Amino acid sequence: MATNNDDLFKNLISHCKEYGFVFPSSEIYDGLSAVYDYGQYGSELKNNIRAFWWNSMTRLHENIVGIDSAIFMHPTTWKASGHVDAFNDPLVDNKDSKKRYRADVLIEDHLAKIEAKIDKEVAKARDRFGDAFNEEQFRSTNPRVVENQGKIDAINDRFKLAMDASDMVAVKQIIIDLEIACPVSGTRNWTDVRQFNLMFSTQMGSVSEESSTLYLRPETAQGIFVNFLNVYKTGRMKIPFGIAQTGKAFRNEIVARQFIFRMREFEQMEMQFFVKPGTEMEWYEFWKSTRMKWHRSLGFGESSHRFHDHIKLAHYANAACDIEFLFPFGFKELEGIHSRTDFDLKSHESYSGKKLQYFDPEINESYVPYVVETSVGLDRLFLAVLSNAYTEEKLEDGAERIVLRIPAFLAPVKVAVLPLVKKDGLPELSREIMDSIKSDYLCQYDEKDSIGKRYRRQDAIGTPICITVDHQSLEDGTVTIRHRDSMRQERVNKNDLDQMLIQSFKHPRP
RNA sequence: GCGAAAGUAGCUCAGUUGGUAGAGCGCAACCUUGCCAAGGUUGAGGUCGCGAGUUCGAGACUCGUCUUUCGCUCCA
Repeated sequence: MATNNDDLFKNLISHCKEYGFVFPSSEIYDGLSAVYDYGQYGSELKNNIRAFWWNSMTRLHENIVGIDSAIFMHPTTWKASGHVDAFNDPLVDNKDSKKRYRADVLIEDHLAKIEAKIDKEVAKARDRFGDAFNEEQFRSTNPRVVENQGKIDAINDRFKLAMDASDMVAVKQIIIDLEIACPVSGTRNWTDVRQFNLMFSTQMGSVSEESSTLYLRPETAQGIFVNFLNVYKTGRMKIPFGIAQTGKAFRNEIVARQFIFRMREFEQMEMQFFVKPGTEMEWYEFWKSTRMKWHRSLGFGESSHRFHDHIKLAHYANAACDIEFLFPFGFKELEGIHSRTDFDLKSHESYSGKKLQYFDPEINESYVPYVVETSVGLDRLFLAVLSNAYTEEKLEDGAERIVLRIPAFLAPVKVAVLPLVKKDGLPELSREIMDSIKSDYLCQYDEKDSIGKRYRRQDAIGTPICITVDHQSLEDGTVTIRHRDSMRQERVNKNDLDQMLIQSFKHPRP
C-alpha cells in the first residue's frame, strides 16, 4: 500500500501496465522514450473520454461543428503560425553549473545590461538639464550613449545574421566575445550552441531530390484555421461559432517525463471559437467558466481543479489561462484557454493571399474574426481520470482492495456477468443475459475462481456493475447487482436490467 | 542534455566470497467450495535490459550502451 503520492503514482503506473491500460511503446525493444501505447482497457477509456468531449462540444453547443484535419500540412502553415521561428531555440550549457540556457536569452540579458547603462546616463542628464532636456538629441550626441547604442545594434545584427544562417558556431562566438558568464557558476565554460527543433520533420515525395520537408503538426489548431473559410462557407456558420477537433500532435520535447503527462506524440482536443473583434474577452470568460464546469462535472471534487492565469503571454495571445488538475505530482496544466486575437487568421491571410474574413450582416462589414481557443490534452485528461480513480482501499475486515473509481459512463468495461457457480445451468442463463445487453455495453463474462475474486478483478479495471446469476435467478428471474464503489448488492429482476443500466451510465450534464 | 539511482517471470522481489536461475502473487487446465481476492493437483512463462571485457566459469566484477525514475534545464 502506498504511503505517499510518489508511491501512489508508481503504483498507478504499474497498475496501468499490469491491467492493460498503458504500455511503454515497443517494449520488446526496450521501449521508446516518452512514447506509450494504450492497451485493451486504456483505449476504451480514452475513446470514451474523447467521445464525452466531442459530444459536449458539438451537441451542447449548436454553433460548434467538428472536423478532422490531416497531420501533414503545407509547410508554409508553420511559418504563418510562428512555429518555425519560435520552435528553433539555440541552447547552450554551462559545464560548471550544469545549467542550460537559451543562447538568445543570454545575449538579450547582456544587451539589457548595456541598455540599463544608457538609461542611467539619460536619467542623469535629465536631472541636470531639467525642462530643457531633449532626450532624442542627447541620445544621438552623447558619446557614451552613442557608443553603447552602437554596441547593441552591432550585436543584434550579428545575432540575427547568425540565426538566419543557422550558424551556431557564430552564435557561440558572440557569447564568447561578450564575455557572458553563467549567472549561477559565474564561469564562461560553455558547451557548443546547439539548435533544438521542437517540430518533427519528414519528407514527402519518394524521390529524395524532388521531396519537400514537411513537419508533423505541433498543434491541431492550425488545421482549424486553414479550414476556417471552408467551414464558414459550407456550414452556413454565423459568428460567434466554433470548430472542434481531436487528433495527434507531435513535439520534440527536450525532456519528456511523468508517464503520459508529457509525451512526444500526444492527442489534443481543441476548439477554436470565432468571435467579433472586441467581444473576445467576454467569450474568453465564458469559455473559462464553461470548461471549468465541464471538468468539475466529472465529480473529482472542487479542490481538484484550479485556474492558473498566464502572466507571460505567447506571441499570439492577449489573455491566457490554464485549468490545472491536482495530479499525484502536483497541480499541472490540463487544459489551456487562450484568447488568440486575430493573429492566426491574419497571418494566414498574408501568407496565403486569401481573404480569411467574415461578412457580418448585422453591421454590413467584413472583418477577421478574433479567436478564443480551448485546448485539452486527451492523454492528460486520461491520466487525471485514472489518478483520481485509482484507490488502494482498506476494508472493514482489514483486507485491501485496489479499485478504479472511474466515472461509470467513462468506464472501459461497463458490466461483468458472473454465474455464481459454473454448473446447474447458471452459465447458460448468464450467457443469455450477457447476449441481451452486449450490443449496448461492453461486457465481460467470467466464471473462473471464487465470486469474490472475480469482483476484485472487475474492481481493478473499474467495471461499475457486476451482474451475478445464482440458483434463485433460475426460479424467480432476479439477479444480484453488485456496485463497484460501495460494494453494495441489490436484487433486480432481469427484465428491469435495461432501465437500470441506462440510469447507471448516464452522462453528467455540465 | 547534465547529475543520481535502478533494470532478474505478467507484477513485487530474493539470489551468500563468481560455480548451469528461485519465491509469493498473477496466469492456464482439472477437481472442490460458492456473494467479496486466501482449498487441492498439474502446467506454461526468464538467453537475468543489450553488447563487449576479465575468468576454466559472470545474474554477480569492469567498461560501453539502452530504458526507466528523481533532481536540474525546456515547455508557444
